[in-house]
Amino acid sequence: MPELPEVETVRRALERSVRGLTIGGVTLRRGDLRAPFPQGFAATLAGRRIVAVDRRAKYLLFQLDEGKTLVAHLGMSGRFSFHAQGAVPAPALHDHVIFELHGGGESAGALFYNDARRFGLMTLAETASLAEHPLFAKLGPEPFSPDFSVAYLRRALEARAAPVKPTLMDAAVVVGVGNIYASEALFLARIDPAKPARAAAGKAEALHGAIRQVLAAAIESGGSSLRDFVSIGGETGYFQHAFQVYGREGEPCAACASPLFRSVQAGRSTFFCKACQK
DNA sequence: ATAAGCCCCTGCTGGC
DNA sequence: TGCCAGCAGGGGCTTA
Repeated sequence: MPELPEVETVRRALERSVRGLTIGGVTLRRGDLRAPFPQGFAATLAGRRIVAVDRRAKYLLFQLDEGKTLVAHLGMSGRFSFHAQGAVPAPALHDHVIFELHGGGESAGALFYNDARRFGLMTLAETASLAEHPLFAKLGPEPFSPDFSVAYLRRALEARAAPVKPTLMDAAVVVGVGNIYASEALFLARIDPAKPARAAAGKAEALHGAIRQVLAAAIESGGSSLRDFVSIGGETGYFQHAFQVYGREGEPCAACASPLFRSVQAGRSTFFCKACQK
């Protein structure tokens, strides 16, 4: 159930657990997740060494030797868990992919991918042309990159008539801002989520800072709550992050104590303070 | 071109 | 206690 902070936390855990290991057998326990696994998926991966684990938007990128990248998206319910040799469990319900890994001595084991809802995705891509891949070609900047500047955000907001909240969630504008952090950032910037994006452009600087602040705080929080992700098999893959507005309908606003509201925008829940956010 | 709606799938919760 | 509607943090596709 990841937004960018959890994906980043998973990435860091994978770097520690599987970087440098070589993929042996790959077991597909079904033919598809959100989309079918590509032809030759397991055969292509067999024998490849994991050189690095990177991230673009909410996609995990397992950089492999020989120029290939394993692209993985967790969807809403996807989880990776690493199990050391000798402690590899029998496959359980919704364990869809199992990567056998071998490397230096004790580091061998198996990486499991579990995804109850199967909104996740795995595919293969050429590392050299990753940016042109259909999944990535139209993505906006990473929120912590220099490309995501105040001026850029202001221009993007000015160009849109849609409400500012779904605009923030549009990956063509900026990647990694999901439903929770869109609400959180708008609260922090004191912007009404229903306000047209172009009308919120005047608060671009505050919003830019708020987006970075909520994401950075969540990464820090996720990093600490997931420190033992690898050794305990991924069962703690949730944030214990204190949200200011998300999921707090009816509770008092942390700033003004008036009750928080819930609305629905583009089919998703929005939480906000009517008094603070204009 | 932008924007809204629909859909994929399973699990959990809350109300009756 | 059981049942069922509604909802869930993503995102791509279709429709207007």
